[in-house]
Amino acid sequence: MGTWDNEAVTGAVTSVMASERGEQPIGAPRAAVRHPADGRPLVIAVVGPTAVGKSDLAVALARAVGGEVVNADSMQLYRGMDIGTAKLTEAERGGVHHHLLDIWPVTQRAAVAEYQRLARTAIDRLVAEERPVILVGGSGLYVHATLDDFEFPGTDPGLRAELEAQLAEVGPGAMHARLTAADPDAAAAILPSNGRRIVRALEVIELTGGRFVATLPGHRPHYPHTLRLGLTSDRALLDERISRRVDVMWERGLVDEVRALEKVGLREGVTASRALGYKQVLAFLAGEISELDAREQTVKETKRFARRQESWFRRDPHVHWLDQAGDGVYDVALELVRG
RNA sequence: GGCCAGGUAGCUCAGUCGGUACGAGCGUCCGCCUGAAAAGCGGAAGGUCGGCGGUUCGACCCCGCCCCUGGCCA
Repeated sequence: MGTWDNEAVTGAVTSVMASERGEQPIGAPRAAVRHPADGRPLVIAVVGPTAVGKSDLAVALARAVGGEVVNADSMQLYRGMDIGTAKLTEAERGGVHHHLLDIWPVTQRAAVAEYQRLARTAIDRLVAEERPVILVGGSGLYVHATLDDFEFPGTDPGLRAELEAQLAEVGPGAMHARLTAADPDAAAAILPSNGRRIVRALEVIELTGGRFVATLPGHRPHYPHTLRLGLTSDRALLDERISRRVDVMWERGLVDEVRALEKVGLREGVTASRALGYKQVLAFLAGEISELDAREQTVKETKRFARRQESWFRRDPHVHWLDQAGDGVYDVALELVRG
C-alpha cells in the first residue's frame, strides 16, 4: 500500500524518518536491532488486514533499522498487478530494497510451498548478511508457513487435475464420502461442502500413502529471533479506507491495467484472475456486470476479506498489536523493535 | 381529493386461504483453513409481521380508522 491513502499516518512516518535521517544511513545494519538472545539480526513481521498501513510501516521500519523488506502478499508476487494490489511504487519504497515482488507471471498458479521456499531463502540470506528483515503482507497462510514450523507434503499436478475433474463431476458430497473411507480423521475435520480441501486431502493421501493432517500446526517459530507486529484499526475506519482505496485504484487506471493483463493471460491464470478487483474488472470487461457493480463488489469483497485476515492473524499468539490510528504507531513499533 | 399497489430481520424481498414467523439473499458478528489462500468453507445473532381499535377461543394474515411510500386519475 502506498502513502497515497494514508494521510492519517503519513505524519508519523515522516517524523520517524526525519529522526533517523543523518544518524542512520539507509542500508546500514545497526546493533540495536539484534536479538538479545542470540545476537542475530531481527526478523520483523508486519501483518494485519488490507489497507491498515502495513507497507508504509514496513518501509519506515526498514529505513530506521537498515533492513530490507520481504513481501508476504500473495498477489503482489504477480508481475503487472500493481494498481489493484496497491503495490508500493519505486518512490514509495523510499530506497528500501523489496524482495519477492513481481516474480510470477499472472498465468502461474500460486503455491504456498513454493512461496515458503522463496521467502525462507530470502530471509536466510539477509540474516546471513547481518541485515534485519521486515516481512510484510496480509496473506496469513504465507506468513504462517514462513515464520513457523510448517511442512507441505508435496503435490502432483496430474493427480490434482484428475481429482478436480472428479469433484466437478460428482460434487463435494461424494468426494467427502471417499475421504471418509480413506482417512476418517481428515474427513471429520473437513466439512462435506468444502470441495477444495477435500480434493487436496485426497491428493496428499494418494501421494504419500499416509494421512492428511487437516488442522493447522501451532505457532512454533521457525526463526528464534522474530518480532511480529500486527496493525489493527477501528472497523468503520478501516472500511472507509478500503472504499477510498478502491476509488483511487479506479482513478489510477485499474481497468486499463486489467485490460493489459488480459492480453498476457490473466483470464486464464487460476490464482491471479481471482484476485480482488481483478476478478470484478474481468467480469466487467466480459460484459457480465456493469463497471459500477464491479467497483461496488470490489469494495464489498475487500471488506469481507479484511475480516478474514483479522480472524486469521488474531489466533497468532506472538503478534504484538498496534492500533493504526494510535499516536505515533511508528515510534511505538520502533520501540518494540529496539527492545 | 379519489383510485390502485405496498408497508414482514439493518437492506431487498418471500410467506401463512386465521392457530406459536420454516423464511431467503445481502449486511453484521464469530469460527475453520497444510501446495489457488485477495482462494475455499461453515456457524450465530437480529423481526411486538406500519399504528390504534374491532371480530374471534385465537389474528401478521378478516373488518374499520389512521400514518407512511410509490403510481394512476382529477
